[in-house]
Amino acid sequence: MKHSDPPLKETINNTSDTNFIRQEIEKDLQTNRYDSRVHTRFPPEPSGYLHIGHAKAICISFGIAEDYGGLYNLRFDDSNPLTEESEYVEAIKRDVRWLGFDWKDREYHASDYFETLYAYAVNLIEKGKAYVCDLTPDEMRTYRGTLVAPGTNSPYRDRSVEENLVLFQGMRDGEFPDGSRTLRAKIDMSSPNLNMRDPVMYRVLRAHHYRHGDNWCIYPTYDFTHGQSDSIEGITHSLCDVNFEDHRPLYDWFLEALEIYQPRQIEFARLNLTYTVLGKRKLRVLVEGGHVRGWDDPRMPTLAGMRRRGYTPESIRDFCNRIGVSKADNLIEMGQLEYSIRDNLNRRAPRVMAVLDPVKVIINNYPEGQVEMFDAENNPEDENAGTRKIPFSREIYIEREDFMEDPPRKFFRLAPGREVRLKHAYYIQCERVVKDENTGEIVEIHCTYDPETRGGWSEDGRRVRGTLHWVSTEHAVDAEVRLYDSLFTEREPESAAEGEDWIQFLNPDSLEILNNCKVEPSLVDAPPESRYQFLRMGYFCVDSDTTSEKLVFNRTVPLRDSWAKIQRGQK
RNA sequence: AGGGCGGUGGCCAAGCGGUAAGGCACAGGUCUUUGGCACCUGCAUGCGUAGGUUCGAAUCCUACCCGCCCUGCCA
Repeated sequence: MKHSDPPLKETINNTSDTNFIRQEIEKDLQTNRYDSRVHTRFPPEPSGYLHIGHAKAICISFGIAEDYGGLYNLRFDDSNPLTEESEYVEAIKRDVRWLGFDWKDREYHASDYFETLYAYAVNLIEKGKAYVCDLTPDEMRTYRGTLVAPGTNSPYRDRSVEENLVLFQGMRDGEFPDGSRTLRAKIDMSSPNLNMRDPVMYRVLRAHHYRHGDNWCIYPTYDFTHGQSDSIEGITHSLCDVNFEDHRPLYDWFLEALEIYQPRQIEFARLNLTYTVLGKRKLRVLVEGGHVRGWDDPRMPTLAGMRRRGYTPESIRDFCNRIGVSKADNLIEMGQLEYSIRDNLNRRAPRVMAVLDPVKVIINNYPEGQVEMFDAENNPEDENAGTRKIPFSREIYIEREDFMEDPPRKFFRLAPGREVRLKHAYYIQCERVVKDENTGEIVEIHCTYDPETRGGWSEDGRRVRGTLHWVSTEHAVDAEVRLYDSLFTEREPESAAEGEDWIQFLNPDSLEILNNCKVEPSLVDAPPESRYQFLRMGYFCVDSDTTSEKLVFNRTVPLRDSWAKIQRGQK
């Protein structure tokens, strides 16, 4: 029988083509419910920076629109002037663009619909479906009832249409103090769904809106803004997180009462990640409490932080595709994210040599003053990546952890009498070590090299188990390297036991700064955000703190380390 | 406790009455001038629990258990 090649394995590594939202959309497409259109939107409130959870939402909404040949809008949900700022609008646009999505000219602001929304409100008043209420916030809470007890009708519920019209106009005209009156939808105070117990549509609030200044002193609530904004923009599928499931009946009620075009809201589970917190309020606490350096601190799960850390937009989109979409609560392991960034960087990051914790190696039989230039491949995963020259000389630095005086089993690196390969250079053998008289710390390792192994090969078939990275001392460039560990020590910091504060689970060792690192000279002018693989050490990204005086790198993620695993097993 | 939504291997997630996809993680192994990458192998007689319907159930029915969300004039 003829030998045949193994069958090609179909590698489908995501489930984005089969999630329940897509199934619903396909049904709508088949029944022609929305005229065969698919039009989605991503509606952030400009009150903070986008995080990886938003990336999931963006990938779902925009990704679906792209895949079905539809359109997607970027809409700022800015109906609360108290929390919103232009700075955030710009940051959000930067991050969405960075992720690789282009909303073209479809940038909208819910606040631009304020006039229309006001007219909608008047329309509901005229239909007898909305009324001005004078209850105070406390009273309103009491009248609302509880989860198990029905509410009570407001004493202002039966005001006449005429009176409501006059009062609502008065609200807009600034005749009433903040918080003194609201416009409410007249629905059902005994509904088991609390959102339907005459929800507030408008509040009196004298606050400066970042976009409309002091033009308004009444502002519509989320519930009276969102569905109508979707309707106005011709959205077909309004995708949001499960938090809004209970709001869907209200979303539908307003659109039906208004008798305007009605999109469909579909909810999915929001993302949770181990060893971090997601959610704007909490991230804000970290920033304002000084627990991190800012929204773009490389430890933050914000897109700005991840960008600075060295994450690529491709890796984030890959991650979002891999985790799938469902309605079940989830807690995705960091390892999943790390897999996506390693996979992406493996293919695109140029390899360079950098010694983070240097110890000097002197090659005694190498001619003093001699310098050789070796060719080093830039990326074994990319044949088009080419090569670069790296200088070699009599004195080099190697990683301190790559030498052990008394090596355990399976240690393949340098040790007394042992021979190892210096990547791209020569085989060297350790002859002796010099220690500091006082501390006992190794300060020099003396070796000899084999001139017959130039480039790292030998003709005699001799095998060496270890290959070390190195940097020539006289050519080395100094650098600062920042290593990151998880922001929290708990897998699920937000599930802090009662009475405990999640902030106490912050990892005191989430940042480690290495000041004495030596990198190969090709990196002198590496620009911020450029990414590299430091051979055998991990993926690193030039930080924006870099100056012409000092290079600063962030470790994006370490390489997988099976030696560390062996060591753990030996203990 | 009223309502809503969920419960498939350590973490995600397909499955839509015909006999448990895939990914991450993990464990072995091959290869290797990165202890990286790649490649190979293994990893749920089981789908919250208990009954029932059926030739056949993760999929249908009944009851129960567990988890999350909802009592802002936030979104």
